[in-house]
Amino acid sequence: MATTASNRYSILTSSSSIVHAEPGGMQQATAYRDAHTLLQSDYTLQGNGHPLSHAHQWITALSHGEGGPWPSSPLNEQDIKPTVQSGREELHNSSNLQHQQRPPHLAQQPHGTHPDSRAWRTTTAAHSMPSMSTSNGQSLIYSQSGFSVNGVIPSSGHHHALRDTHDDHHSPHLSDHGHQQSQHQQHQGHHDHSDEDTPTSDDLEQFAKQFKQRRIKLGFTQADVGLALGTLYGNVFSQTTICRFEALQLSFKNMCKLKPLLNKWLEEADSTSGNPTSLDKIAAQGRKRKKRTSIEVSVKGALESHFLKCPKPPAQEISSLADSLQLEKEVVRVWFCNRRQKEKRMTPVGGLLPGTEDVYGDTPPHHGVQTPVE
DNA sequence: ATGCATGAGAA
DNA sequence: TCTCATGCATA
Repeated sequence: MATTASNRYSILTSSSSIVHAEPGGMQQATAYRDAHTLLQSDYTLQGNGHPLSHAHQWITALSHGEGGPWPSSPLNEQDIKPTVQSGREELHNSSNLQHQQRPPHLAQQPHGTHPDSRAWRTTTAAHSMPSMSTSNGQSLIYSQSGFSVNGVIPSSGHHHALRDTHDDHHSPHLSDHGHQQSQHQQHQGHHDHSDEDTPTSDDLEQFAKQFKQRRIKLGFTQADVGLALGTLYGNVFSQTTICRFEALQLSFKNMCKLKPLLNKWLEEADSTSGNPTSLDKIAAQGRKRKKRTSIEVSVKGALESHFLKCPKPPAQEISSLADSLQLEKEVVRVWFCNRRQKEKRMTPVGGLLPGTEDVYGDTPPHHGVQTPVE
């Protein structure tokens, strides 16, 4: 049974005073959920120690509805295409609220074209490709046609092999360019640049590996790094994120975003290796989050089966499924969301049944590149 | 290291 | 509602 699932989030943390209780360490306390907001601009590493008092999740939730204090996070960078560099980003900026100044290499894309994270192994070729502009004037040159694990991409001939085959994916305009350009473009032979242009999957892989090694050598934990990022650049990340970065369990896009930050940290840590880097600890304030529901293996199996048949079950199906499994609908819904997300990651999802991979039109990127890290 | 969860933004 | 980035809590 689910554990304390029914336990609704009890928000009892009415005391916001505890916040600044930390002795001189309040700067890092800032970026909690705020990191989200600043994330976009963070690439620029403005380094300003935005004095936002750690706005917590719940707090954020309360305010985001009516246009709170924060400028709705301009999540434009979501479309950092590893490929596109040609000018074509101005046609959509209308939707951007106030994107500051992001590095040119992080060219953004019209939201219509799902950036997608599966550009994994396929990035490089993109650069070489002439900006193919469609009649719209929007050149959608992204090469996410698939994570060519071995350099082979399944979606070259078809339209879009990336997203699901349901309904929300492919943009109509780009579905007819019938040819993706990035099929077998392993890498032009460069994979050592630090943070110049858009890294390739190989670059990221390399970097992640190297990063981890150095990190360990320097004696830092993943948590330390995440914290340090906050101290140094104002963007705190959790141990989880650092871990996932090292394990390449983030989307390509996400990896690209984090890489510069981590790279910077590496340099910092490296140069200052020897001095006591004040790594303050920001204690997690009492945020009441729903108790993690523990789904039994048998139930998981059932969910798994359904997922294979239908990775995106309609609400009604989720309801009935939840009912039959004796789970809250929300739990089931989230489970599917997370499951889908996992499939999009580069690393294999683990319990993948053989022969039942891309039933949903998604190609599981399981190529065993992942290093068995320690 | 990973499972379940939250929330902003896009469809 | 979904996706996507991210993280608390836990195995």
